[in-house]
Amino acid sequence: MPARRTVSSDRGGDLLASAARLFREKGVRAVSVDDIVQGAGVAKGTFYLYFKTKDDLLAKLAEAVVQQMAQAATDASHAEGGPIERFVAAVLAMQSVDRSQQYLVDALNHPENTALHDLTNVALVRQVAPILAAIVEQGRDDGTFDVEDAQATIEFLLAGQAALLGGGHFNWSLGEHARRLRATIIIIERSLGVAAGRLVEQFAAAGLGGVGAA
Amino acid sequence: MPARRTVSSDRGGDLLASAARLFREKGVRAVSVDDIVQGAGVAKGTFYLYFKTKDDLLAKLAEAVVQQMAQAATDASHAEGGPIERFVAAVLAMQSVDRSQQYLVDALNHPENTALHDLTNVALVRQVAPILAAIVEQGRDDGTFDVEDAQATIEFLLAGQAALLGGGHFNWSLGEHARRLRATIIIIERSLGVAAGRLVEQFAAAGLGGVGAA
DNA sequence: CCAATATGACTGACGGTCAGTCAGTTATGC
DNA sequence: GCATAACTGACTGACCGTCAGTCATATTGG
Repeated sequence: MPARRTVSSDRGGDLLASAARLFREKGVRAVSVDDIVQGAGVAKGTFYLYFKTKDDLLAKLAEAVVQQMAQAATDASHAEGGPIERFVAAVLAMQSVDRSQQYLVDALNHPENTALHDLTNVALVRQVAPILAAIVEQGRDDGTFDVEDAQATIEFLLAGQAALLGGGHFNWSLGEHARRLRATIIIIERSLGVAAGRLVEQFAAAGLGGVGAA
Repeated sequence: MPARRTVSSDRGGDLLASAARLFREKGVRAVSVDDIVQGAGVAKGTFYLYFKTKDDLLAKLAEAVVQQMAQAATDASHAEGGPIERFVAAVLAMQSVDRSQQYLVDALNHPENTALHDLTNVALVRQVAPILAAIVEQGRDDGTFDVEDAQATIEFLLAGQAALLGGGHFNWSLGEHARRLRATIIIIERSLGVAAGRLVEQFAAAGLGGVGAA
């Protein structure tokens, strides 16, 4: 048992990984700090060296997911193509983070993890909305988009999508989910003043799946 | 201390009222079941005669608020006037429940009461969306509204509004809130295919305040 | 080059709190 | 008076967060 950390040990990361795994399996409520530290192979006290409270770990977990999504969206927003193409690419890029970070996102979407899901949504709106809003504002000049307040509009769309389609709050059947997804894309189209059908096409071409991420 | 309830005693109601009051003052997490029963003047065991768990009480509280909102919206939806007027009236009626049930709604909007807020939003979407959707569908025939899937669209709008404007998740300043509110009304207009400016006018005339309720 | 000393990451037993239980008590209807 | 339902509150187990102590490593002085 080394007291000084051995080379390349990462207690904080170990704890986050352990927590994400357990949260996914049993839900936040059912997982104790004792469970998390046991899973990470460290003592209880160590947990409190890296996190102020259990809630603090939740916040850091949410932050980590959203950070990645924001990065992916930013990268995509600088890609080639017109405003619509870049907007769609940014949204799809956020989804791809979902897939590569399945641990975190599964934990996030566990039906019981309301608090974690909410934290993520708030962080998502705060961090990602400006990125998408920038694309929309660029496309406003050439008439691709027509919207008064791009930032606030994107915020609403992100929040609505996350609340209605994300998480396990409503457990839609496959058909019910598809119906809400289609309605969501149309709402996005109309809210941003995009030509009717343009976004539905783009998302359908990209293999749809889901519009937002969390 | 009567064992058999005296005439017109309502332990369940007493407990709900006590809980709502305390939740509003200190937040759900900081209020123990012991606090609630002390506030209601009953023993701990009595609590568990009326509620399965603390979470069960939360769910019943959310249900109570939404029930009232749904009733108010239904009444308003049968009022006189065109589809737009009745739609706006229904939304405003939900808000008036806010005011008359301030205890419950304040408890609901306490920044810490994430779980309670989410429960309410889900119940709100499930119960109120059909009512508003019915109004919209009636107004679709005469061209007042133009929307493909009224139910799913209303669901999105309710969910988005509740997530972005309700609760204390984002604490918007007054100015920030007003900006999101305006964006929200425009999104509703466009999503439902209402003539531009029509809803903004109506809500402004009614004294705006806030679009949704929770 | 080797003690002696300092450092701080790590430990885990412990205090306090709280949700939920249950054996027992009290009043009421019959 | 007795059966029954409403009610009581002490108790249990679990869990969060603390803190005094430990020990491998780093640093310093001889």
